[in-house]
Amino acid sequence: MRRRGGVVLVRTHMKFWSQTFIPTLKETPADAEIASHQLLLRAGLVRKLGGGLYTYMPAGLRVIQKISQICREEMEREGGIELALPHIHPVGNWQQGPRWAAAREIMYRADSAGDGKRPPREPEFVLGPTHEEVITPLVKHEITSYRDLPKNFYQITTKFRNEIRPRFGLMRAREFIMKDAYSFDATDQDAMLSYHKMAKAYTAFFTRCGLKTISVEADTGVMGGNFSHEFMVPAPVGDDDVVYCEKCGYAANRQKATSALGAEGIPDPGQGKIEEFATPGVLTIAALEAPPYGVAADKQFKTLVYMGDGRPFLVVLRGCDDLEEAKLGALGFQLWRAATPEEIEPVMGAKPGSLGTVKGTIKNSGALAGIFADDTIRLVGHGTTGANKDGFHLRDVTWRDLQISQWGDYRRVREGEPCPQQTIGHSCCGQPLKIARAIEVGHIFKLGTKYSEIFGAMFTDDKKQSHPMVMGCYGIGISRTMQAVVEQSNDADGIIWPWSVAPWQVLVVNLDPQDSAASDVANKLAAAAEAAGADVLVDDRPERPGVKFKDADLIGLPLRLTVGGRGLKEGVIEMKWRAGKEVRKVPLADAEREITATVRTAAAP
RNA sequence: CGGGGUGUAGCUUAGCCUGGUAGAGCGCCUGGUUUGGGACCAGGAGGUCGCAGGUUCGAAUCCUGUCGCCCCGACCA
Repeated sequence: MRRRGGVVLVRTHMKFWSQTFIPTLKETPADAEIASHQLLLRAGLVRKLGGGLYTYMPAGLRVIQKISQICREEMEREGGIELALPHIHPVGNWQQGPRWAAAREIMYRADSAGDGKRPPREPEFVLGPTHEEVITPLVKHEITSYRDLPKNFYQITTKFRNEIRPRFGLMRAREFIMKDAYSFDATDQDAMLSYHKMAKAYTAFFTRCGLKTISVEADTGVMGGNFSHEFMVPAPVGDDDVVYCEKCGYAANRQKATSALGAEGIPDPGQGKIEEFATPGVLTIAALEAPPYGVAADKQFKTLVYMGDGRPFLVVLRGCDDLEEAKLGALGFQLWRAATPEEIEPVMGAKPGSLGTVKGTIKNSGALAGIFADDTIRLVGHGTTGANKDGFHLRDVTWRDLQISQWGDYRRVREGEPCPQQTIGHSCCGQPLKIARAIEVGHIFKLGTKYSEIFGAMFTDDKKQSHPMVMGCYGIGISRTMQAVVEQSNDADGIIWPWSVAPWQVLVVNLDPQDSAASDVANKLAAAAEAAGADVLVDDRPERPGVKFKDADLIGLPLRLTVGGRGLKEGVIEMKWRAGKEVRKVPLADAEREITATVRTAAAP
């Protein structure tokens, strides 16, 4: 019994409010700050156990199940094959994989809690934060021939991540529900096809959930891989920044975004005269901007010291720019972090505040793993930088005077910079870029052969040659999607569920549940709505009308039917959309037919 | 992990500065009156003031430590 628009979980039976459990709250819980988090709690959809740990209450679980089912349908449509991988992983799988060092910190150990006497050892088991390290060995054993490719396996399961900072309810949780999929292809071309199929499935999925998303170029992060796109829901409470161009459609995650700033046509400044001058107590860009020095931030070379896999390296930016740390991922280090003053001084010869990379001034440049200069420092021309001598700077320095091992893009893009998009006939689009906050609800990666090579997931082609499979991986935050829908669809009174993911689609408010005539009408209308294909909740609680209407608005079911003594005297019931204002009186005689037609129309895609 | 906040009844909170019997609203229980947008009256139950030390005749209040939670940042679906 498939239905269009919505999905079928199990054969539906109308639910009576008094016989399920929807604990609504009149007041806003103190530890929820954003609208969606407050509404999830107030509407009785979730309850908190601890930071980033939530119970899905009966109504919330129904939403999760509906979103999951829509996801399942769209995955199957694009060839996905559902399975379920273990949550507990032998740590060896991760140690063998490419990102144990970087990922272990966010992973929960899952071995015995111990006898309390011995100190903790290395874990034997970990809880799965994602599953590349498990699916790839599985496929290695099970698939060996090109005849069995391509394959795309997916699952919808709980993931465990020791988030540095859980926040906003389900938005970033320690335990959350995710759909993850892994594609295996014989060729790069086929892998691109798999990638595009997933992009298509994602677009269809989010559209069906009633979410407006945009897809943006993204950083591949700890995942590695060739390239990736994120699916973002624009929202002020999101914790990602999307950089986009209104003219050409360029859109990228801030970690990945670039601009055309300093891209071309900058004259060679030649070498500077380089004069040392005293700057006692000047430790910041701002202090050097101030009188008596008056050096504008964009005329300063800023030198940052980082540690990459235990060795120091330098990044050179304009004084006015910020480093985009994620871009350091391109440098090839497994782990990197800002260096401490104690680590800096022996290498540079000075404390932070007087650092620079002018040739010959670095005390121990042999210790450095590299000096990485951002392309835009060419814009400085003749500028100022630290002398690697506490309390001294150098002026009239150009990039030609600096020691540099590699150029690249390391800076954070700012709003208003020119769009970098390449278009035919023009070197770049050039329109001012905009930046907006967004919630990341999905992410697709083309992984390449990184995992298949490490785990030996090989196949034999039709010429008896052995090759690593080309992989892709694809995630959707199911529980996060639920909250994103609420965040995007609510008003002062409560949630406004889209038809497709509403826990129930029709709410029959029986204002006089003690009255058998009213109850008969209410139950008949509910049965009609259900027969037409809706999930129906009947509010049969012995509450005052005000309470029932307030709760109805709060839990936000799309269509409300009201049955009460006042209407019945006139011979009418009332029909109202949660999203609208109009209350329509429907004569009793027409009610069942009207409801059937209305539900069928709403359920159509 | 760095910065900022906060912890008093199931929920929202007052009291803390200036130490002296812990208060309110919502919710809950009993009875009554109400009955189309979070009713009203009367009565009632419910708190070792996050925890542990300390100062003091006396600590929710002052001090120290610790834990939880919330927000900003780096990271993620």
